[in-house]
Amino acid sequence: MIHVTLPDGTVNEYAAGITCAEVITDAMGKKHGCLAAKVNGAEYDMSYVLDENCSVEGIRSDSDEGIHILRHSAAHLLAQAVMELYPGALPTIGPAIDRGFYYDFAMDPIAESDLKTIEKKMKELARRNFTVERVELSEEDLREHFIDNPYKIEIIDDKLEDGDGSTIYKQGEWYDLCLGPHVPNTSRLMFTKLTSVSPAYWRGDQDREQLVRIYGLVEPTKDALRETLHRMEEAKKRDHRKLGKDLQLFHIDEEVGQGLILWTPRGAVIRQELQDFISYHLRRQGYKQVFTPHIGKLDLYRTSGHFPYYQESQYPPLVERDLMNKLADEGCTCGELSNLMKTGEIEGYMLKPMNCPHHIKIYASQSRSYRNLPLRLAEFGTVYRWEQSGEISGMTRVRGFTQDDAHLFVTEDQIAEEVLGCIELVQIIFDKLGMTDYRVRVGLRDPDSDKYVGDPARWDKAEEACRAAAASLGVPWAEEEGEAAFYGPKIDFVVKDVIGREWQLGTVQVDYNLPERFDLTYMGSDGEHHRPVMIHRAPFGSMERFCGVLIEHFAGKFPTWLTPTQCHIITLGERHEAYATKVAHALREHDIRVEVDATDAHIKKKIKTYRKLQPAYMVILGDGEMEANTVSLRARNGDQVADLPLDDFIQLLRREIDEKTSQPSLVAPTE
RNA sequence: GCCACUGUGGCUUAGCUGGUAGAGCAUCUGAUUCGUAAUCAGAAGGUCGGGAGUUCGAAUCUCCCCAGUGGCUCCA
Repeated sequence: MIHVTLPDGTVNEYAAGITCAEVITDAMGKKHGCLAAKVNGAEYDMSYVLDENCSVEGIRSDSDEGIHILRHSAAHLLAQAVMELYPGALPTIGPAIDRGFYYDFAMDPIAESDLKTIEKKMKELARRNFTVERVELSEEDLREHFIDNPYKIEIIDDKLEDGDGSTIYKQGEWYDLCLGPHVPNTSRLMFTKLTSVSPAYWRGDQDREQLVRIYGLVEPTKDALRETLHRMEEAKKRDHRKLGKDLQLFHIDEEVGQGLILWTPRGAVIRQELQDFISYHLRRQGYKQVFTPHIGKLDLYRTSGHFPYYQESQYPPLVERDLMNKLADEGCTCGELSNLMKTGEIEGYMLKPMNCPHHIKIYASQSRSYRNLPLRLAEFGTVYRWEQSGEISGMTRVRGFTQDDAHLFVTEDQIAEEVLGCIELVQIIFDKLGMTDYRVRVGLRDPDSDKYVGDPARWDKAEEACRAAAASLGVPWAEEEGEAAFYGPKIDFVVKDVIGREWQLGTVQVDYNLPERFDLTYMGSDGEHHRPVMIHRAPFGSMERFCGVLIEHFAGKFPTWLTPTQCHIITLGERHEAYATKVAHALREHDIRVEVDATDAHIKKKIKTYRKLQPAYMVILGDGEMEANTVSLRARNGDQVADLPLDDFIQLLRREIDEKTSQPSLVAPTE
């Protein structure tokens, strides 16, 4: 007999050899809703046999662990289906991921339209309710089982110690190399949906085979699946690329170029408001505003180390006219020019890929003393990077963007305090915008790598400063080794977009490298020259990416202070035009952004038209308002307030804007 | 950069196996003056992402290029 401890603390006695499934059914009844079990805290299949005293806890399909197992099992089912439909395909790996699962196959590319067939096959296999069986095999047997699949053999070679066996999971005739655990049978996998297909490289290595990756979703119930799909649909509606068009915030033009944002008037308002907002806080924190040009000589980037290295991620240099002429006279080919660029043997200018070198030159333009430090130079600096064409997306990944950049030149003793100041700034901004759903990543050096420059003792100190700063934020943060820049540790603020992709926004980086390369110094109190440390920081990351994320965050419904049109005035008839003009004028006098439609179109039509642009308020003017010098308001959700005296309205609205209230709130919700 | 898919007037979109494009919204004109999510009528607007080819004839087939979407790689 063995003693099994259940989650509620009770201890039951069973005959040795009992399975997890039997224990859980005994404890929770037949409808236990569990897919697998935890035995002494470790995950096992339901069929796992208990021989000793232990604790057992069921893993329900609606728990995090349960969903993970469900997804992983669905990946197996997918592989089984693909193998039946495409006998020549080779399965490689298929893990559960955040939003579902995928499986990579070595096979000829398939089209999205083929997913339906595969999905149907999966349903059929699920319905046939195969038992999912765990089989332990010796290394020899394993190799025999996967003799036709070099990918599995490679995994065996890499992951298993010589002589060690492992397990396979079988369902019907099909089996896969896997540690498990899995669902007990395939009928648990009825509610799946294949979402997309795309290539992936074997082991994420660009130089290796390209595989076909199929993504899918799985949920424990039909309702849960429907809900998930619905949520995804809703999320799509908030996509900044769609809303950017609907709300007329920005435009990307083929003829201008890929990844180059044209900020239209309405989008420019948002950007400008954000810029003003951050500038205000910068001044309070003692930053000095600077402006620098968009290009710099190649020599500048030779010193910084960006040229000729990293050329492939920059726009090509602007070559000097003399050189061009000379090369043309000599009959130089483009290939030869390209070679010269590679070796760096040309003169010319480069579109700046970052602002630091320019700011460094401002630092170096005077002799500095410790009394001047920290020197904080801020600029909304536009930079250009040659991102790979396939990476470019909306406003979140572009080729030209404006960083809310600043560089702090500090003494070593000032690092901790200044890093803290930087992330406080990030937090002020995020708080004001109600962006609470972000994570903080402290990038530390990889102790096993030698790519990092600088003295290890200084690194320790800087890393500690970053850690302490992150800890003081009061939000979740995680250290990640190997995530540091080669020149210093950093703190990143990462948010997710509507489709779950993560984007790095704000960043604070400590840099020992550039001060060295540019031979920056300051005079210390000891009369000696010392090397300053630089802190790079950009609380938004870039205006483009930040606005993109912000559009999705607010689903286009911006707070009054940010929204492009704060009031859209609508008249009931032509005779109200003069009053509309008067109201618009009064509002503009108070620096409130107003649009007016005084045409004779029906009010229903006007409302329908302008609500798409999500003004904070629609201001409706008719006979009553005109006579009493009042306004009637319509909120975004359709709620209304009638006959608000114009002066009161202006005062209230002005206050709402000045206080940067999170959402328009002058219209009380109606019952 | 890689693979699949997509690309029709400002927006959304019809156009089956090839015979030189239909519609709705928006725009403009006229009528209507009507209190909160589509008033009526008319007009104008596209050669079908760009180029080349096949064909008597291509938005529809082929090739190349450009751009977008999804994902991979990348993001110093």
